[in-house]
Amino acid sequence: MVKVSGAPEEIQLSTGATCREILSKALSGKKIKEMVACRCGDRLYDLSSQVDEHCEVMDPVPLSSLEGLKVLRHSAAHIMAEAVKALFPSAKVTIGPDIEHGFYYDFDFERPFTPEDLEKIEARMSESISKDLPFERLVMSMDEAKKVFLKLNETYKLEILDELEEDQVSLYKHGDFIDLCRGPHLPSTGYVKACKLTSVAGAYWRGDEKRPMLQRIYGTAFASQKDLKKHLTRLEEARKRDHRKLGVQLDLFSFSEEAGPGMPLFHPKGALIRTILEDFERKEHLRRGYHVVQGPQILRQELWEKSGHYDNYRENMYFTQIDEQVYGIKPMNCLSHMLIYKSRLRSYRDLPLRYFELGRVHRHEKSGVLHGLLRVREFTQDDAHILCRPDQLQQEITGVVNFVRDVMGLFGFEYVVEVSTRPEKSIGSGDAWEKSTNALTSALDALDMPYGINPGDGAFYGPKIDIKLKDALDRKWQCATVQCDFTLPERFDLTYTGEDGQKYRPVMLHRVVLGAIERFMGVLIEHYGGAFPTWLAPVQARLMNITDVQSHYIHECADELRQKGIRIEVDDRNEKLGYKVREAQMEKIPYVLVAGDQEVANSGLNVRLRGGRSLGLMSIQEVAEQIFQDMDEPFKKGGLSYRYLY
RNA sequence: GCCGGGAUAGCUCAGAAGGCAGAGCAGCUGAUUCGUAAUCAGCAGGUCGUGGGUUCAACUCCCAUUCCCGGCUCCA
Repeated sequence: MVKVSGAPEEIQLSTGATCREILSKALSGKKIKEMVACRCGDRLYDLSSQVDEHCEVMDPVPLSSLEGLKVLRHSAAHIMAEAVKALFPSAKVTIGPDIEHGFYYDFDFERPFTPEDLEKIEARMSESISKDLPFERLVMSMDEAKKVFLKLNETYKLEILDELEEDQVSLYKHGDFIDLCRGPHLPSTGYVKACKLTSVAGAYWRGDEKRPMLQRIYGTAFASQKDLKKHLTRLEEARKRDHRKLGVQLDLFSFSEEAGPGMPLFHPKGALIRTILEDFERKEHLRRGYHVVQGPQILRQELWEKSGHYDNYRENMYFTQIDEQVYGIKPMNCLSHMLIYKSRLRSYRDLPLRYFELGRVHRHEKSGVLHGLLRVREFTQDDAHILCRPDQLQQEITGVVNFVRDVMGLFGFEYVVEVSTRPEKSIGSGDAWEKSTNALTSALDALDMPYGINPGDGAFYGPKIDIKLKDALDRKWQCATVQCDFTLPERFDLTYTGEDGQKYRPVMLHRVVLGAIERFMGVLIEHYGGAFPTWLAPVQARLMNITDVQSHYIHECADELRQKGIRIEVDDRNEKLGYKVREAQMEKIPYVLVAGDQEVANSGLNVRLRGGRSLGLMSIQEVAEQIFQDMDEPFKKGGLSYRYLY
């Protein structure tokens, strides 16, 4: 007997019955047409598959569900591969999964695919779709499958088969195209109502730099043209939030070919935003028991050799030589912090020591990875190293995670938390790894923060928690991170004297909260679409007159507000009010303050909020209070408190 | 670093069989003194990313190179 979710009665399961047959007993014909697959337990089946006799509950997967959409996209990848093979028979197929917003398929082909090729492929796909070809699942032995792909000369598929351990594998066929695949697939190609190929890109086979570079064709597919259109519109909207675009529009920062790639130049408004962020951070760190420290920008090469950076990180470092002495420009801040620790004897009573530095680092990132402010070669980390006793580790991690959570809440970020565990190439005892990994996960558990595990993705010196934020186009960027380190305290022979007078080794945590100020600003710009909250907005209010008559008055008002610490600009140009308001709106300034004859007569200002809402006439004092209240608002929720005033 | 695609005025973008380089916005000047998303007119603005080559002639064709964009790999 099998229960179909959403159907009233259990259904007799006869041997060999297909999912479709079961569904047809439980659902109406119209309903069945909406279904593209079936879930039994944690496995997905094609509608044409035979139901596993152990299956108790069967969940039909509708096309409208996320899972259904994934099935559709994966099928679209097959349709694309079919089209490519039809048009370019010498291309070899590799893999083609569905991804977050579509799908891709990697091919090995002797020449690059051009945009014109994509058009042809798309047209050939439409043909296949309009024929509504059924997807057939073929189950065969490993040997049979190998014969099939040997005959087709699909060497990559043979390589995949060699690595599989199953006795039987499944192949999927639609039209003349056959592919090794776990499935499931749509009943037929006609379910793909909207499909678009978006780009071609190089991708290493198996993601390995040393293996051949394949050509990846990206595409997206939907069950209706409407959905596709919606997706494309959303994409267009997201592109408008791109921090690189907003950076120019709002005059926040720029890059110069002359200065060098990945070297950001912060213009007055961008620099002011980061000044506020940094000021907030310094104060918040002091409040949480950190010490602000500062180390040199360049340190002797020998020190980098001692720390292991020279062996493990040299390729990413800049060096400079003066008087026969080679110096490494710091890519990380930990060395100085260790030297500060070592500058005197430490007692168990001194710990934990939390050294905080807004440390500017240089890393020679590969040229192809630079990306606006999100990946640069010079950046400032809100870095800290916590040196503590092993018994304090758990508590310190909790403190950091709590800190991160408070700060992310302040900005209203949604984030992904990942715990990375011991990699193959690593140092330290199994016991130490286990203890510190547990310390990381239990801190997250205690704070009720859900997280995923990245097995084997930890640093070679210890496990870590990564907190990732998404940009406008849903790409994930690592910002906050907490990393355990057993190695550096040892390499630098850091010790503290215990209660018993013996020497002990402290444990070290590397951690950042915002990560890199540059990257964080990039993500922040996209998060707010350039409309910064009042506490961060470089210009909080713009004052404007209606005619020259009020010019003197608005300058007086501006002085008064500026004295109170509000960041204000005056627009007294001889332009129509609508023109000036429009500009202020486009610059995303939170407040527009207008003075005409009426306001002068009442010694007040007319207040307009970003977005158009009007608060009417207010006195200067009321305006200031309104702005302060607005500045304080985001901090109230998290129990924090901060104001940047000048 | 690798694969592919780009680079035309400060910005957004047209255009060009190899034959004097175009618009809107921004800028400047003048007029207009205006009530919550664009007042009008005029002016100026370019070695067509950079360096070589082919040619009577190159922004256009060829080679090299820099930077940018989308991915891969790597990472805050």
